[in-house]
Amino acid sequence: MVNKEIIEILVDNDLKVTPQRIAVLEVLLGNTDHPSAENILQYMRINHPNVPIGTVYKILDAFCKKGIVTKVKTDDNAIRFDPVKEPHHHLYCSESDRIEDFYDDELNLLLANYLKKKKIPNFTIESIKLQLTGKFKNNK
Amino acid sequence: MVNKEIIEILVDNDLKVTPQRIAVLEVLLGNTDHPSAENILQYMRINHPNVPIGTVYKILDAFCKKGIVTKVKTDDNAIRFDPVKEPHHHLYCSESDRIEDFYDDELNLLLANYLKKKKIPNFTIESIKLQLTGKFKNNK
DNA sequence: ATAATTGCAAAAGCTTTGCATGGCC
DNA sequence: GGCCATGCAAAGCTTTTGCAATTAT
Repeated sequence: MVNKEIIEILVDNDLKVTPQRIAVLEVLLGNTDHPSAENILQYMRINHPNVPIGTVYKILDAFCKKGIVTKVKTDDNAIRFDPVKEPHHHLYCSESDRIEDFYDDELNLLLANYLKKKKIPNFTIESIKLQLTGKFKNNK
Repeated sequence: MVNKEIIEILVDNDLKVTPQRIAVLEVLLGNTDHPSAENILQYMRINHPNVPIGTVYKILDAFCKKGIVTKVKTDDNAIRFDPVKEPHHHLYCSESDRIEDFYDDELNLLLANYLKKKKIPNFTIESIKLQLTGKFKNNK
């Protein structure tokens, strides 16, 4: 039984509903670990073996263009993906490639107000994201 | 005439002083555009043709380990480098790969105070950096 | 029907690695 | 002289691309 919500997202974005796209979206919406394309493929294999990695990249590219997912900025060579949700920030582990979401509405407000008041010359802000690097205590 | 300061940085970090390392450091300290390894090579070619890209990568790796430079987080597949300086943030162009530094001590203080007061569960912060994405008005 | 998506495979980046040579201390 | 860095070339990984076959609308 396929999630109605997932199909709705695809339809709303003028994307044809294919099993491969549903599978990729399921993985993205069901995980908060900011998977790489390869990670997504591994998650998918349970129900969808035989999907080529090239297809996953094409699907992710289509999702990015529609704004369904965004690329997470990292300093290593594998691109990581994040389904777009409410505004949030990222906690980066300094010892591994772990990335967690961090929600804080008070902080969002604080930053938005500060940056509205104190404009940056020659730059129009579209997105404000905090990159907090450090150590997690629970090594999940 | 070689910059004394550059040699000092190498010596202070227990790195042998070689022409290649001097050249890479010169590029990094002389540019604020967060170059990729390939960019660095291009800048170097003026005075140092024939340095292989592999050597540049090895040098950058050594500099990272010593903390002389840091990798800049991006969402494309080329790693970019930044010589470590005072705490600062990054302005990312949403239409190109341009990245500029953004200094704001008042903002640093605001963030540090807020995050000191409002601790994040299971996470110890080592670095606070803003990723501001948007549009530059001057297309340098 | 037809336009878009998938599958496959090749190619194109970017980065890393191994080993012999050469250079710094 | 000993050890480390460089140069060169190959290999590794991630991502992109082209095209024919397939599928959704």
